[in-house]
Amino acid sequence: MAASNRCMNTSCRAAIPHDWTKGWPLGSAGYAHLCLNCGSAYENLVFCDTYHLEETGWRDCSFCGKRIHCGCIASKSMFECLDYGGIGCTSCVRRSRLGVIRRDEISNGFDAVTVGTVGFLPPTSVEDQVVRNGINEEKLLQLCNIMEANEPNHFQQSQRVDRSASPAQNRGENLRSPFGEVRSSFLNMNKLPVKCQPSVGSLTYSKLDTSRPHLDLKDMKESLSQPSLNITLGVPLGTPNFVVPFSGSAAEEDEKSILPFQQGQRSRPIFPKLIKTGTAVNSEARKGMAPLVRIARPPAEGRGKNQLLPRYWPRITDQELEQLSGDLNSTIVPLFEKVLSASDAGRIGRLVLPKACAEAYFPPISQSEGLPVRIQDVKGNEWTFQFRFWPNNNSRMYVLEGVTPCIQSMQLRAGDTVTFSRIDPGGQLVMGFRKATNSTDIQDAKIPTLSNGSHSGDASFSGVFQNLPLRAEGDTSLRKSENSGGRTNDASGQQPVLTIEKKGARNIGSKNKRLLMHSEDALELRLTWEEAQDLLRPPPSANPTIVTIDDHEFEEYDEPPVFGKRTIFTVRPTGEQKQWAQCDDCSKWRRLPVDVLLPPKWSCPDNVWDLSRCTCSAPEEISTKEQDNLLRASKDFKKRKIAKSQKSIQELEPSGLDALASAAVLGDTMADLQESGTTTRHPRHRPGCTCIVCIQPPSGKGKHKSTCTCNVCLTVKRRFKTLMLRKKKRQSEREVETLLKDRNPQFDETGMGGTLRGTSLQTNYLENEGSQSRIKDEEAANSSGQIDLNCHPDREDMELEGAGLSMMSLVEAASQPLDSYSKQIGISSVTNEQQSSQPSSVESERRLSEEVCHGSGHESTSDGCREHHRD
DNA sequence: CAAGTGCATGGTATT
DNA sequence: ATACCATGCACTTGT
Repeated sequence: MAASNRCMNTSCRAAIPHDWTKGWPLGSAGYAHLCLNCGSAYENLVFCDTYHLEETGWRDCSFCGKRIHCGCIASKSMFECLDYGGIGCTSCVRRSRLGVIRRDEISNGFDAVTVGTVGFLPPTSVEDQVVRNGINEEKLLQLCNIMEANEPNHFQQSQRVDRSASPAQNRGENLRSPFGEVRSSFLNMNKLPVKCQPSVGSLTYSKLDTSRPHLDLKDMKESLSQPSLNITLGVPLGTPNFVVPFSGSAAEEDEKSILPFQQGQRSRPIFPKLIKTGTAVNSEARKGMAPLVRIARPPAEGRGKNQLLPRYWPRITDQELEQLSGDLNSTIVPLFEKVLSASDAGRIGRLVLPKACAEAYFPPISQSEGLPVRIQDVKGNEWTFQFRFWPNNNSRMYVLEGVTPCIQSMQLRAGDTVTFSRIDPGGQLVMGFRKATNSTDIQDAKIPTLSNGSHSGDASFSGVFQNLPLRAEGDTSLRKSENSGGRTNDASGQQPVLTIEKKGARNIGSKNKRLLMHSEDALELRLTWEEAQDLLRPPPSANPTIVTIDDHEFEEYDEPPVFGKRTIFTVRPTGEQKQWAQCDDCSKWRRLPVDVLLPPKWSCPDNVWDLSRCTCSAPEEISTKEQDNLLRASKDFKKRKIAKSQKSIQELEPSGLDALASAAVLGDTMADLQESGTTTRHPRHRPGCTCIVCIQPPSGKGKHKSTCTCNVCLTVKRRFKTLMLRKKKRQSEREVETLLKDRNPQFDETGMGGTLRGTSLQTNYLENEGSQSRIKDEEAANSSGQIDLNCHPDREDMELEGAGLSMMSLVEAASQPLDSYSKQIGISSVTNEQQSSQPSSVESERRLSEEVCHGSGHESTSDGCREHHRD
């Protein structure tokens, strides 16, 4: 197993050499994911996150003194479980438990080697201490009593008991063991400590059952290699415990004739959290408490070869439980859940099922066509989906087809979660759902993830940014919203209360890292970014330094730009432009000169352009209706802008929406798409911009000297060097080519030569293709006296650093014919009449490209050229 | 032309 | 390195 994970405890970060799927062979402890360094148990952390326990922190392990950090220490769910007083880290606790196992099993004739597969940690004296502890013996007996009362002989019976038990009985059981429902959930596994009940955390040990047949080595290994037994995950004090016997799947019902222990052998020792719907009765007792979210390891049954990934572990609230089953005597077995992807929730009507889940909980299918499966929803509707698979990479990809009506009926969208449960007895599959909440984790929150579902439009950019949580919200809210999500969309048909927050941050799921963004969202986002660009203003205390480079003046500011107040521009039919701004205080619209840039805060008294309206008491110039028109006009303007941009994008980069979105998120400006023209005004850069203007130190007034080493000058020099060296390189290549041609006239006409040449030229072209446009741009910019400052100085060929050419000499050289320059810098071999007569390097580029195109018969090259020339 | 279907591909998580 | 799975895309079928 690779140590691929690190402890999430920031103070620890130790490698956790475990398998996240299978975890440690910690059947007893149930903490599949332990950091042996700090004792953090991640299954519990998940649980704690869900319960949002208020206290987290550090304690010292009573056994080893190691510092323990766990989010659920407040609940003492992990460590105050042995009544020893104090806290024990999971490592020690686990060791102590394993010690019991070892002892028990050895005493029962189990092969010590078998036990050794579990006891990966050597027993310590602590173990003996634990084993000798009378409390354990007592609890052992207690457990045994409970077990025997409910499942006198074997597991199968326990199942029946559980299923047939009246709610009252169940409650009684729960009451009898309020802090530690102990149930032998698996044949022979009752030899293991089966539960660490979080509320009080009493560790209880089962009594040895010598009357039962022993498992063979293989079975035992398999059993013990499973990470989780029936651990009740975080049931707070006073809440009913889950009853967790084994529950066979519908398919396995047929196997009841099999001896119980055989079934046990076949079973996998992760057990379903059979949840008596009777627990709903007890929900009264929780009035006033936040609803429970139960995270249960799903039943590992059926044909599933793989353990479910934690992200598919079902979380279920009591309300959902109540929803799922109206029959108090039935038992809900949460199987798994899945966050809907865009394609799941889309119109295709295919819901991709996690492979492990499909194989574990759905009927076996051998044909790709699969089988129809009937699944009930929370409203009681029964849906029939086609459960099938596609071959995929020597594997299978399972899908439920025809889910669209169901998804629509539940008003589900990408990011929402569907849960699959089973009602026992009967094995009826039930499909529940949970609407996405705004309590995305911080990772999600960092990215304005928009759903691209049908509702994408409602996730407006502003919504996203205004409402994105800047930090992860408390899990209390998570719990509440999750619950409310479940409730507001329940069978009552209540419309979900869509808060802005809800729109703003959809939980797309941890697996889905792709930026789901509808094209319009992307445009909206980009345009909004551009708008933001438009709002950038010089810093308030701006006193720009004017820097002149190549006859162009640049304003330099010491401070980064700030966002100015948003204004609206209107254009009258006469062509007259107006700018309107809204007063921060009275919200009245005031007309401003078109070229005015407002500071972030602006109110009527700042209206120096219209003294008759420089107070908030002054009436507005326009009526309410006109205001509406104003806003509408602004919207129209924006729409046109979007349309225009869309067109531009289609022309420029047909499939670049993702890049566009990314660029928008990252803040890349697309100067060529910007509505406003290019400008040399420096403040049109975002804060933190690392462009050459923004990073340069404030320099003196006036022109830069030729010896100036400021970033601007250095970059200009560097670019010039790059340009010249590229020319040199190209010319050398042409020279070689000419030489070859001269030596072998049929070179470009016959097989090998032609191929070679074609390849060479193609390579040459391709090599230069990317740079050509850039060079062209640069050259064009140079020729028109403009310098592109929006690039990072490091982007250019750094190997040219230190070439020792002065800027002035480069500028001079640039104005010379190329061959003169070449001679000057020592390129003596470049003697091409075309080159010498080239009026400009742009022309040189073009000719070179043409030559390449015509010289090579390669299709793609020609195409490339055509495209290039079209550009 | 739209919708449906089946497979392929590539990103990401897990081993 | 591998498996999973979200989604793209080509092809087929339906309207």
